[in-house]
Amino acid sequence: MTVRTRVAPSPTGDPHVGTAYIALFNLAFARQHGGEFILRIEDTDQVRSTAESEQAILDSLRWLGIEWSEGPDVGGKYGPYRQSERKEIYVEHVEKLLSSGHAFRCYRTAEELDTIRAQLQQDGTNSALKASHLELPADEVASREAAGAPYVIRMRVPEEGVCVINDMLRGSIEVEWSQVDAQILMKSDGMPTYHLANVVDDHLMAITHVIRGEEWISSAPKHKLLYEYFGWEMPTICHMPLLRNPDKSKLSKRKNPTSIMFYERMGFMPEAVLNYLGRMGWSMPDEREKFSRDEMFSHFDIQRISLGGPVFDVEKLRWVNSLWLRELDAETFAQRFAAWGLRPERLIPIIPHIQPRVEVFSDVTPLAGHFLAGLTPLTAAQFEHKAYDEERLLSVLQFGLWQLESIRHWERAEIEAALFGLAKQMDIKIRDFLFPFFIAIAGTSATISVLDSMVILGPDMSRARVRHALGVIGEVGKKKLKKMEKDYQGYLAAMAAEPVTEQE
RNA sequence: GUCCCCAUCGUCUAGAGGCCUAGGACACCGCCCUUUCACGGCGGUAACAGGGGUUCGAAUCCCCUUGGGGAUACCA
Repeated sequence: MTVRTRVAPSPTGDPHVGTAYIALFNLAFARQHGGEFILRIEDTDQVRSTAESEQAILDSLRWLGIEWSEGPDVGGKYGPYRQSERKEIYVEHVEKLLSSGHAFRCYRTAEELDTIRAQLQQDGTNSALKASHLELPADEVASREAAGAPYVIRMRVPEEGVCVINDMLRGSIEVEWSQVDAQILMKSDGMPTYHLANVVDDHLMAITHVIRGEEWISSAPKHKLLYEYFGWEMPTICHMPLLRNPDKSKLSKRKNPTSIMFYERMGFMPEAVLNYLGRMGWSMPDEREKFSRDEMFSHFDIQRISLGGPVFDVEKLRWVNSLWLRELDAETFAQRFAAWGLRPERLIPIIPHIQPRVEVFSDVTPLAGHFLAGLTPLTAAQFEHKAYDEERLLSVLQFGLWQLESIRHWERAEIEAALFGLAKQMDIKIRDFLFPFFIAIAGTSATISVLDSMVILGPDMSRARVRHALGVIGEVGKKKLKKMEKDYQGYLAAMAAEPVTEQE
C-alpha cells in the first residue's frame, strides 16, 4: 500500500500559513514513506469560495516549495480535484445513505432548529441534535415536500454508546454518541458539506493518512461513522496542533498577519518560512534550527510532533530568515532581491501612480519606497495634525482598521466605501480622515493615493501597518477598547442605514 | 453550559523513570570585537502549573484540581 496524503484547503480568502503548515507535514509524511501528496480544493461553500483565492493558494504553496503530484492544475487519475466539479459523485453517495436508512431528509426551518436547540438546552438533557428531534410526521413531510420546501440531508447518529477514534499522536479518543449531532451532509443548495465530501473524496482518492488540524477532532466520530456506513476502511488520522496568536488563541488575521502573501511581501525567503513552519511542534533529531525542506523530509518522524499549540512568533521567523539570507553570496543576493522587489510584475502596478510625479529616476525611491518596506519605524509626532487629539486619532485608526478587516474583496472600490463611509459617520473631512492612514501606510502624506497604496500592498500588509501605527501612538486599555467597540458599532449601524452614494 | 484536546524558561523546543543541581534557540540584559550601526564571540536572567498517588527513584506513568485551546453553523 502506497502512502497517500493530501491537503484540502478551502478557497475563501487569502492563503493561510496554517494551510501551508498542514501541507508541509502531509508532504513530509508522504515523502518519508515514499508516497504521494495531493492537493484538493474544497470549494463546497459556494458563497465564500472564489477562483482568485484558489489561484492564490496554489501560487503561494508553490512559492513555498510545496509540490503536489495530483491537483486541480496538474490533474491526476483520481480527479477532478475540485469538489465543485464532483457534485454528482456526492449526490450518488448520499443517495446510497438515504436508501440504506443511514441518512434522512430534514425539512426543519432555521426557526424550528433554534427552538429545538433552545428546548434541548433548557431540558438539560445534554444531548446533541438527533434525528429523533428533527423528524416530522409523515404527513407533514409530505405537505412540505409538496410545497417545494427546501430540505437538507442529515446523517443518522446513534443516540447512545461510545465512539472510539484512534489518532496517530493522541492514541484513542472516546466520545459519547449522545454528543454527536445528526450532521448535515447535503445542504439545501445541493452541495455537500465538508464532512460528506471529505470522506467520499478521501476514500475515492485512496488517501491513506489524514493529517489535519486539531479543530477537526470533534468531528472525527462523524467521519468514522460515515466510513462505516459506506463500508469503507477509514484512513489513519492524525490531528496536528493549531498555530496560535501570541495570546494562544487560534492564529487569526485579526491578531496577526496570517496570509502567506504577507510574508512574501515582507521579504521573507520561502525556504525560511518553510523552515520555521517545520519548527512548529516539531524538531530535528539533532535540534538544529536551520534546515531545508529536503533535510526535514529525510529526518522526518511524525512521532516527534509535540502537541502543545505553538505560538507563531514573527521575531523568531525573522531570525531564521536572517540565517538563510546571510549565507547567500552577493550575486545570488542581488538576484533574489531584484526578483523579490524589482521584477516587472511587481513594479508595473506601481508605475502609473508614480510616473506623473517624478522628474528623474532618482525621484522614484522616495516616492515608491514604501512598497518595498515592511513595518518601518514611526513616531507619534508624525501623526500630529490640527484635526486630531490623541483620542480622536486612535479612534480613526482603530475604526478604520476594523473597517479594513471587514473587507471581503480587496479592491479599491470596497476600501473606499469602507473608509469614506466611516469618515462620513464620524463627520471628518476625507482629507483629514485619510491623513493618519497616509502616515501609517506610506510614512508621509506626500505620496500617491493611500487607497491605491493599500490595494497594491494587499490586505495583510495594509492592516499590519495600521496596527503598527496604533501601537506607536498609544496604548489602548481594555476598558477604553470596550467603549471604542461600542462607538464603532454605532457608526456601523448608521452606515448600514445610510450607505455612501456615488456622488460622495 | 456541554464534549474533546493540551500543559517544560516570555516564545519555539530537548527530554520516552535514574545521564536533569532540566539542555539548546529566539527575545532580553551585560561584556568583547569595532571609527557608527549591524553581524560575530563570550557570559547572564529565566521553566518542569498545583496537589495526591505508583516507584528504591518522576519533568517523564496514573488520578484530581487549575489553566489554555478547540468544537458545539445549510464555514471549512
